[in-house]
Amino acid sequence: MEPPVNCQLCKNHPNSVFNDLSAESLDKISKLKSCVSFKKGQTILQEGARPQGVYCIHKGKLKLFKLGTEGKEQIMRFATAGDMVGYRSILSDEPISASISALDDTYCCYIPKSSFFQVIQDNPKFSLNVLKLSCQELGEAGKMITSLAQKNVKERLAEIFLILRATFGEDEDGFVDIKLTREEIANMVGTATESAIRLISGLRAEGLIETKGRKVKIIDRVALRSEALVFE
Amino acid sequence: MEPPVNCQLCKNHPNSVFNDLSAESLDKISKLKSCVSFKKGQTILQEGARPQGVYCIHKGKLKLFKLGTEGKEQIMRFATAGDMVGYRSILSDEPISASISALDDTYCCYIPKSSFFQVIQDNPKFSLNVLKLSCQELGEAGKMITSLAQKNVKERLAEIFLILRATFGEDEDGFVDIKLTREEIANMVGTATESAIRLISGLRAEGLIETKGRKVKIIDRVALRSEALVFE
DNA sequence: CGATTAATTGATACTTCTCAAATCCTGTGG
DNA sequence: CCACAGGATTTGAGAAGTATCAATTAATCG
Repeated sequence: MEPPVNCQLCKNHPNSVFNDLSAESLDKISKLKSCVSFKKGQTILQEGARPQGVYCIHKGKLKLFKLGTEGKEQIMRFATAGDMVGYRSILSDEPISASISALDDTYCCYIPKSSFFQVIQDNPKFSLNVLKLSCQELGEAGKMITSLAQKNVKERLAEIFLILRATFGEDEDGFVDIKLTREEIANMVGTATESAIRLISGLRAEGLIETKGRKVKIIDRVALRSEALVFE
Repeated sequence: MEPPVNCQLCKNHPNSVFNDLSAESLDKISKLKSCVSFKKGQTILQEGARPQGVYCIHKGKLKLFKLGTEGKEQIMRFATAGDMVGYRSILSDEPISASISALDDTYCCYIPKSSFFQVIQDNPKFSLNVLKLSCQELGEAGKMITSLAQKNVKERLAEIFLILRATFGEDEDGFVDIKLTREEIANMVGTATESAIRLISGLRAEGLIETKGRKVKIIDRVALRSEALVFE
């Protein structure tokens, strides 16, 4: 499923940060962008690199992670169809703060830096949208910081399952529509793989979730929210 | 030390995000802004509120924190002269994600939301600066997440002292120019107050830092960086 | 269908938290 | 300026939470 040549025809368009662009600007982007595809597991960018453009995901899923002590991954967030990655580095003029790799076979549109800046300058509304996006992500990061600092591993694990469901939705069988290894789950939660496994078993035993290989189904959302100390 | 009536005369101007504004826009802001002062310890905004403008600090220090489980504070960051707070909420159109209180007697300029948006729209360069600022903060937040997830308490504590020195500088005696209670330090590091105290004693015993009441002096910066696992 | 990687479980060690008690310090009122 | 009350800091002991290492079983991919 290659992305269309023109961004106006893109099915992700309504959900993306590009949705307020004028037809004219979209045409401009369409002409300047290129398409790139990544195989499952492939690295798109390495932490510390200087990306020369932003990627807009057309199909597939990416994970963004930092390498911490002893090469352990800390997964910062995921990105899926319609999401844009790489913009933080470009706009702050800093090296990229997280590595990006593909969880699935993924197609992206690649918009070179110069075109991206041009569109920002020509479209105050788009500029404001990007600003809004980065501020929202800043809010999410803040929540993550508080969780890591104050919740225990089981609470964070429960929280992550809720976040995953909100991010990726459910498949036809009611499972959260993402496959992650236990290690990746641990790397989101910020714990050891074995600890994550034990606590997943715990949540399963309590009937809050069900698992089938690398798929997770949320059985008792209310109890899971309570376990995660989510009150909103 | 009240802020000047006109922003062009503000001593913080060169370091602030406003530094690229045209004289004309600065005049406009100067006319629309108002001055507010806060006593030490006073709360400026509460988490969940909807600020109606942004604050630019003229003098003093603020702390931004979220309340986690059982009312425990998680300090997200500090802000000092020249820094702007409240913009994240306004730009993302979300409730404010952290409470803000004054660590010192503080003077701020208050720029109403509408004026702030107007200046953003009139000044692409300023808009880009704000964008850059939020992306930089996003990078900082990412580092904090990795630290919390992967470093132990002693490593994070060492890191915090380095961050404090970089943020607040040193006074005439070489102490980091900020007074924080042990509890506040613990609330930055994400640990119990008693744990922070024990580890501070440890760093002191190892000769990496010196303390005098609520002031801290960094004695062996290199060793402290190594303790904090900071490599850059 | 192997070979390799992932998941699970157990045992143990280490880190961190909590509670309690003692001492110290700071800001305030006289 | 000094004494004092109340909060802050410090230390100890024990409990709880997590990590680590090792061994086994299960799942996945070519």
